[in-house]
Amino acid sequence: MNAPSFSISHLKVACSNCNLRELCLPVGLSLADIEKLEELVATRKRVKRGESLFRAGDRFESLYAVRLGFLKSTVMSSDGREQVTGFHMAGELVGLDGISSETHSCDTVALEDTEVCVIPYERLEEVAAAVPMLRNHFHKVMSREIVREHGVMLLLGSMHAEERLAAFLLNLSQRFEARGYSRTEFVLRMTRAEIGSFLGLKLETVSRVLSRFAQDGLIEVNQKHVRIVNPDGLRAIVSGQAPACER
Amino acid sequence: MNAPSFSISHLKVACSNCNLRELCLPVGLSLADIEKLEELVATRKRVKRGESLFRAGDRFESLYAVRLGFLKSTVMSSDGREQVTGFHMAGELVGLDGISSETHSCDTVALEDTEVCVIPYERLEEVAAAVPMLRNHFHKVMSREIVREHGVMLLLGSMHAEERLAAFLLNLSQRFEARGYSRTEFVLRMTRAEIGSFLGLKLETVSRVLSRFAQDGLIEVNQKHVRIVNPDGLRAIVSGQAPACER
DNA sequence: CGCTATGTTGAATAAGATCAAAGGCGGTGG
DNA sequence: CCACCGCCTTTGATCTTATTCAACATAGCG
Repeated sequence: MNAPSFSISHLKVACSNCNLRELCLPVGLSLADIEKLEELVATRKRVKRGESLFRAGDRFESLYAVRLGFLKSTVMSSDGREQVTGFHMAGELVGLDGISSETHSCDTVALEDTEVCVIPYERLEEVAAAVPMLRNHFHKVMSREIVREHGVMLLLGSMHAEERLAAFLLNLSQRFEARGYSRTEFVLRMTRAEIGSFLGLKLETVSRVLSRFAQDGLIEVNQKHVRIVNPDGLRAIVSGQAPACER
Repeated sequence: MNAPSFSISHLKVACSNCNLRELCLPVGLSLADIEKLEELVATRKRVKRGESLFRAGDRFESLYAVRLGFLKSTVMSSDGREQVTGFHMAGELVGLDGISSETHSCDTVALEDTEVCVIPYERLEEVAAAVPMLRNHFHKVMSREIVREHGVMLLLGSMHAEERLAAFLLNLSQRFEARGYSRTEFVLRMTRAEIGSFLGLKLETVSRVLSRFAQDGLIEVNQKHVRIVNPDGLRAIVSGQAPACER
């Protein structure tokens, strides 16, 4: 449905022609600098649905830029509890967790057939040293990830189930829109359990809240297909202006 | 109590003499490289208890390395809910959130009188480009922050109140130990409400759980003073081996 | 076409929140 | 130096929300 029309016209990696260059690492780079980046990003990798791009404990060697597809990252506690820490879509950079200890600390798994550009980290460090804009942008990407996680902490630490779900749907909506897809209609690539894990809720709660949203005319849900009918209503819920007791 | 004996013998910043150099940015640098870092870190700044180092919306100009003291960072949602995103102690780098948008996205406030080294970011970028070890270490610091936040997400998303508190106490213990203080006895610089905000709990719950831990002989609490009596007991709680129903 | 995954819904339960009251500590100013 | 005030903390009683347990529905896959 929302998958972009698949047409890689050349096998060689070419950031300069990539339709994600405005979202991905090349942002703000000159053509000359993009060429240096292209030398770096030599290979692509396909990950089938259900397979993992890397696992916790794997040696860290590369970052990955999502070209196509959808992934989740999860961390596992010593006693086996799993927490989804994020969902990743085209143009996003994954693997940043591995830099700190040279070992990945989370699992990253494709939720649909996915293709990533492989960015060998050692070479990225070298190129970043020589290309100020790239260095700067790379730092911004890492910082943005920190800020994003602050937002998730706010959500997990101080929001109710309905607020979390509403925020989640609006966030997806906005990210789809930024990629040229519909912001009102999209397919959830993840299961209710995965949404629940990410939001700190049980899958039954996710299902119930989605049903309630649908009943209140905020969204339409049909399995994984979601249509946002009343985005302002969702926004009102996120900002606490419509607590459950008022409806 | 646990404050280090205060003796700054020279006013000039000198990473090479700083007792935090094994925790802070200079980690792994040669003496020559540390000197380059010292040129960069020209000034210090004092922040009195209750004052803020920076606020959300402030223009981002510098990172700060905590030399002495204790701070918290908080994010605020549009409707005024506040979430503590972290507590910072000596040797830790704060302000990383500002890089992404050149504007700080959280407030960082001193919980006791604090002194930080000011690291002008533009100059850090230049020096990092020229000093591979520093660049590498800086990237690791950012990545470590991302990994830390994954841990907090796991805690907020999938742990019970007792598990959260136990994990929190053990984390503080370990950080104090790394700084040469006692790992079994320390002073909480933050209020119960701040602990609660960080852990996604209400202050009453924090208080109750601490009382229960004390009753079970895991810790001794006297206001802000905490003594860890049975760290293995706390670890057992964190790893879910001692759910409330079993005690 | 049947099976397993995933999703929905209901009823009972439990964990933590909320409301309320009282005690203690520290800082300030007389 | 002491008394007072405000903030922080503790503890109890009650209530709400989300979880748990369970049954059933549906869909996609082999």
